[in-house]
Amino acid sequence: MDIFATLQEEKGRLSQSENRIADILLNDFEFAVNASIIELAGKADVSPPTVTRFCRRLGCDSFSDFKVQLARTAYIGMRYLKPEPKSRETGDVAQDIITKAQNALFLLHRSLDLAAIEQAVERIAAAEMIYAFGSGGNSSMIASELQNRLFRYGLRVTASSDHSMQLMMAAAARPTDVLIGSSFSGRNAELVRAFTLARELKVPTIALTQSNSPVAAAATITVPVDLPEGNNIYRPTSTRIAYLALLDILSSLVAYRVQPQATVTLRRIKQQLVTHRDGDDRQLLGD
Amino acid sequence: MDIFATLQEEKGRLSQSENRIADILLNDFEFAVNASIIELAGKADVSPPTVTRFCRRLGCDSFSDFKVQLARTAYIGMRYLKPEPKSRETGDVAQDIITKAQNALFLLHRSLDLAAIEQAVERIAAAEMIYAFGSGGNSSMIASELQNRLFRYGLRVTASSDHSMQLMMAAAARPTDVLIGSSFSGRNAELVRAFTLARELKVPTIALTQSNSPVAAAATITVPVDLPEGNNIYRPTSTRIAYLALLDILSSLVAYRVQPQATVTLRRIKQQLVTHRDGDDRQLLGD
DNA sequence: TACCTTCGTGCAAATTATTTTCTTTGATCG
DNA sequence: CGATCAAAGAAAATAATTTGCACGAAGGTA
Repeated sequence: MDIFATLQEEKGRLSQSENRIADILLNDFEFAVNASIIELAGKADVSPPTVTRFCRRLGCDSFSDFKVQLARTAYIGMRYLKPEPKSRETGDVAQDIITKAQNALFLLHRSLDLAAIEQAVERIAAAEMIYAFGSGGNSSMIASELQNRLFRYGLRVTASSDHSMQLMMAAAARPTDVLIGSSFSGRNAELVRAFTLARELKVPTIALTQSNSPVAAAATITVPVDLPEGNNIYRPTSTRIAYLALLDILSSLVAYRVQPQATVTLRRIKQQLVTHRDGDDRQLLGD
Repeated sequence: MDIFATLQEEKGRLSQSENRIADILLNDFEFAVNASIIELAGKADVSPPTVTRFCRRLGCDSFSDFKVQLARTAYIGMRYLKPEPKSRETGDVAQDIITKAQNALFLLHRSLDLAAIEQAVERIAAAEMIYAFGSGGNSSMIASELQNRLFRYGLRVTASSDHSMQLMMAAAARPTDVLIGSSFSGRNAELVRAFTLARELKVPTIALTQSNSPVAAAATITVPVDLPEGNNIYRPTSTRIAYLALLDILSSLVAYRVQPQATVTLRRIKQQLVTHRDGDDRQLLGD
């Protein structure tokens, strides 16, 4: 549990003075991590004891404990407040991208809907056949990644980024199968159509998408991914990274669920690689 | 610049007492972030002033500044020292994956070879045709991602995960083209073959791979990615995420390099999407 | 060898920061 | 209109941190 999440929760119950402290944290955060309790109190126009009480309220043992927590969270969490990178120098661009990616992971983690994930995992692990759908570059990568992950555990899975195929596959699917669709925007009309068809046929569907979107509305289970998008059009979206991490989470959990089967299949795949390549078994499963 | 990097650099020049402090940071780091200067001094068997001097030496203003820096870096950087996750509970698995991913990004950032990246960007931006190669699930994703990114900037690019095709394409390539190959393991023999052929034909090659590997040796320019791999076979590798971030860095820099062209192409693609879909132009470029 | 310099170190004092305790203020409610 | 209570500050107490100074060891120089 991080400080900012707690702050969010407590927000309503804070007093005037405490709110002023909270504002400083949120707005002039760099100042806050470096300030002493006296400086912070001064800036917020409150007395030091009030700051101590504020820290305790947020679940910290002391002011210094609070500062440590703050510094930890903030390294990742607050960076997205920063404007665009300073320059187009290689180092700056690199730093910007890494920071944004870390931040996307941070936000994903904070907003994960564990219950939805569990439901999704349940379905996937139990499915007789898995169809992974996604189109348009980003989501099609997610779909094929799903295939790439799940087949290793001995599951039957196919991926498609072709709308017509998706519709036909949805029509061919059975209630014991599952259909997983990814849409970053949540407004992929063709995916909605496939999901709607699946619903008519009682085929369960799982959406990896923005909540409150048409795609989410059409799915049986929605695993929501709500992240702010950057606005630099040259910049590939860091959201992809969050989706990929979500995929990792889903597939790891599925793997645990189907473990005996997975172990056998993985071993067999590894064997293939080792015998057909240079015999070094430290090799990854799939280059 | 983070504390641990500085520590690494100064390591040799530290005195006995200072070394004892450094050891505690490295070994019992959780203690160190939470301890007061007195506790830390006590544990290291030195006097508090020595700790203050140690902090100054590492470039911090004061002990509290030092603690903030420490907390910041460590949140990400030290996590990989932790053993496997506590359980298979959804929340723990999620946290473990997110942490590992963040950590992979952190390590990538720290070890980035900016000069190599610049060379690679130069080549890619100037190439008449770009061939992206990678096989085996992970690297084939990287190859198609490269295509997915670069075509948007109006560059001519094709991706292949098929070894025979890769060889044929390498044979067809010209010295004004460039060939980019990804291999997580660095030991993809077929990729080495394609690179070797390219070298004979004077076609420049860029490897995204482990340094000191056969693939790296065969390439004109190597952008090294050296990350430790986890050993949980069920767990998809977080290295993929680092590769993806590296791709983002490369392609952003390429975009800046070919900017006028890129702007036109991106606009055209966006137009397509908007007119053919629901007219909402906040949509991403590619779902 | 004796002397000097430099560096690392700890001690104690001085300074500064933080927490605790006590008190005031002002709001709410019977 | 008092009683009660929460919020917040003042002052005091405590704790943490830094500074100044002195000592001693290591190494260099006459």
